[in-house]
Amino acid sequence: MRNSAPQSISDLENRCQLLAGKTLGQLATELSLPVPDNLLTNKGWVGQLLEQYLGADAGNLAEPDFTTLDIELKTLPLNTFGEPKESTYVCTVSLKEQARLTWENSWVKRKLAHVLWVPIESDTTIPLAERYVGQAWLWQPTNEQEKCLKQDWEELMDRLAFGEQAELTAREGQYLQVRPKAANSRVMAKTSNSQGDDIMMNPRGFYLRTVFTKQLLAEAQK
DNA sequence: TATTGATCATGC
DNA sequence: GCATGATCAATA
Repeated sequence: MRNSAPQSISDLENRCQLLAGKTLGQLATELSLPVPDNLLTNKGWVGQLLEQYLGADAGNLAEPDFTTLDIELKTLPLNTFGEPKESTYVCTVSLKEQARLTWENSWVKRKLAHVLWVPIESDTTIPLAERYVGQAWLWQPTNEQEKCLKQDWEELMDRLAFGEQAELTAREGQYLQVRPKAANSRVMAKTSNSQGDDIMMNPRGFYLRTVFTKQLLAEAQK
C-alpha cells in the first residue's frame, strides 16, 4: 500500500505536518508495513517508508522522488544532540558520461535544486519503531551554497576525468565528497581514463558532508 | 570518536 | 550492472 502522489507543494507540506511528531512505528502501521528488527540488513528502510507515506512516485528510477513537483525527498539522520549524524547520499557518479557534463546539467545540481529534508531521530539506542520524525522542510540552495557545491563538484569531476590512476578519496571536497557506492568492494564498473583506455573502477557516489547538512538544519531552525 | 571506506536490500 | 534508498564498521 502507498499513498497517492501529492498534487501541489502545499499538499506536500500538509502531509509533512501530519508526519512531524510521529514515530516510525506509527507510520509503518498506517501503511501496513513490518518494522525490521534492525537496519543492518535494511539500510534503506527509513527512506522507503517516507517515500511511501508521502507518495513519492519515482520509485527507483533516476528521477526526483516527486515527479510532478520535481522535488527530491531526503531523510536526515540525527544523533542524540539533534545534529546530523551521517553524511547524506546524493546520487551515483556516472562514470561514462558525467565526466563531460557541466554543473548546470549535472545530476547533483538537479537533485539538489529542490529538496524536502525530513529529520529523523537515528540514535542507535532508540528502537527503530520508537524513533520520532521531525518537522520536514523544503530547501533550495542559496546562490552561495550552490557556488560552493559547484566548485566541489567541478574539482571532483576533474579528478575523475583526468586523474588517471590517481585515487579519488573521500577526503576531497569541502561540502561534497565522493565515496564508494556499491554492493561491495569487489563490484567493478567500466569507465575510461584520460587516455581513453578502458579501465575498471569501484563505483562511486556523491555525498553531502555533515558540515553542510548541519548548516541547513541550523538555517531551517531559525 | 570522527571520518573514510565497505556493505545491505530491492527492482529492472 | 546500475540506479534507488541509506547505515555500518574499520581505521586513522
